[in-house]
Amino acid sequence: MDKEVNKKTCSVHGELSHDHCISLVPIFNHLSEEQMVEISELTHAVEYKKGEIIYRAQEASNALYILSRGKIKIYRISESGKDQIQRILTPGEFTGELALFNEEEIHDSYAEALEEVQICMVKREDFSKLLQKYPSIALKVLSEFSKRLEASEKQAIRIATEKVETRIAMYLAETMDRYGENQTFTIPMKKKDLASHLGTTPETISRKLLELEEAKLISQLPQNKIKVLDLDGLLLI
Amino acid sequence: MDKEVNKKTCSVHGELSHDHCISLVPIFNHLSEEQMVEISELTHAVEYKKGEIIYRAQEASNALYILSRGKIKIYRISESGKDQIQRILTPGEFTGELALFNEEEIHDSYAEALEEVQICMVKREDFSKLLQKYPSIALKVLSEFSKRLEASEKQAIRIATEKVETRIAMYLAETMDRYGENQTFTIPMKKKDLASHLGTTPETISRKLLELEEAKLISQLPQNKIKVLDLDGLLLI
DNA sequence: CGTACCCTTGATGTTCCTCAATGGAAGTGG
DNA sequence: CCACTTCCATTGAGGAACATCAAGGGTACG
Repeated sequence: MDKEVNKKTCSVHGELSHDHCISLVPIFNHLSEEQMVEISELTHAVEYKKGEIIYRAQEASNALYILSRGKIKIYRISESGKDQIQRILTPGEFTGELALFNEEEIHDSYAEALEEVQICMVKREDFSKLLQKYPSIALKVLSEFSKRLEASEKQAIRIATEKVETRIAMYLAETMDRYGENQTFTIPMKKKDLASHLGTTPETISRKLLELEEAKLISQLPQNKIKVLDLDGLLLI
Repeated sequence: MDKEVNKKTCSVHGELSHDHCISLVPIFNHLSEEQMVEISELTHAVEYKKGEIIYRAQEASNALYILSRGKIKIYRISESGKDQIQRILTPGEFTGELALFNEEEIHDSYAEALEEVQICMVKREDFSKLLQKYPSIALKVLSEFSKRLEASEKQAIRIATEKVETRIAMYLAETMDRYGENQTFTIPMKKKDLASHLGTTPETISRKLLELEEAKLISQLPQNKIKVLDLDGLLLI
């Protein structure tokens, strides 16, 4: 299997395979070819197996993580011990940047590999130097933060003001927008995690999806797939 | 009254009074004296009366707003028309920066003066130039965003996972930490707005505060003041 | 002094969580 | 490749937490 091959390329420092990482992410891919090569040389690749924790809340942060293969879930644990899934990272997205700028320099969420995962890491000091050397990177990061803040505040107000059914409907509509084809898409996480993301329980998700199905708004297909039958109806709930 | 005086200084462009603004905010006040003066010259002051809207969601954004006097509430309105108070700005804090970096360049929340308010504005183009000229400002803004993101995600997970009573208790504990003296502090907004901030209703706030009082954890004083009697007990709820 | 808004308290209803049990899917080890 | 285990999804019954509706009283502000 190619798993072996990857393990090999990943244990050595950045050659061609890392160009790939760098050119994937918006914060770097606006730079010139040579600049990207320069950055590539600062990265090193790491792999994690399914279920492994990439970083934990309260741990010192020392790198930017760029996902090049697999899926990662980012979640928090509340004061009372319950967790909330914040987002699912897909290749080309990055994480860990928050802790790079916060004063205590520690993570405040958890990152866990949902499957076999390959990551390019940029060390804190290297990233700092890049920011100094190429101010345009800082502007890209600002833009990324701005999007994240927007998403987070939107999420907060939804959980605070909408009913569970509405939240689910909105989530489905948005996910279809982002990943869907033919009105059909795969929910990128377990129902359990979706429940946690939407601030509810798996039981409620089950029941509400059934209701939406009975109302002919969606239909549930095998393997976590959803087909949206009536998008307008979905958004009217 | 000095209201008159302020009105006058505010209608002209930045002299001494604006140094004040600039030196208040963390994103600028690390700069040298001359640099701050330079920035001061780019600002102009505006006043709003109580209840006036400073900006609205969907409006084009064209400035950074630094609050120099008064209080501002930032809130959103959800898809279903309910609103949520996101934060209350006090002098030295700023807002509007989010829209400066988002692609559509429009606001996604509302800002409303809670009392007579004085604001220093920096125009979008001027602020962009500053970011180019002084990269350290970008780093400060990144750090600020990072804090905001942290706060917003914390808020989201709380509303998603904690009971109303717990949210209130946590809010009280934190607010005392930030503003309290002698275990006593003033809630900086109406109960109605607090309810909206915490994702509940004024009725529930009323009842829960009463419960906390009956449990001898706090005592409610006139004029929106709270005295915390048992901080540990409060955090155990 | 009057008006308007806000807060409070009560009664009622609904949403959704919790607990428990079963069925199913996916991963593990022989 | 099959049996076994474990985790996940579903369904049901019950109840708690909280929203909603309605009315009275307080408070701020013109």
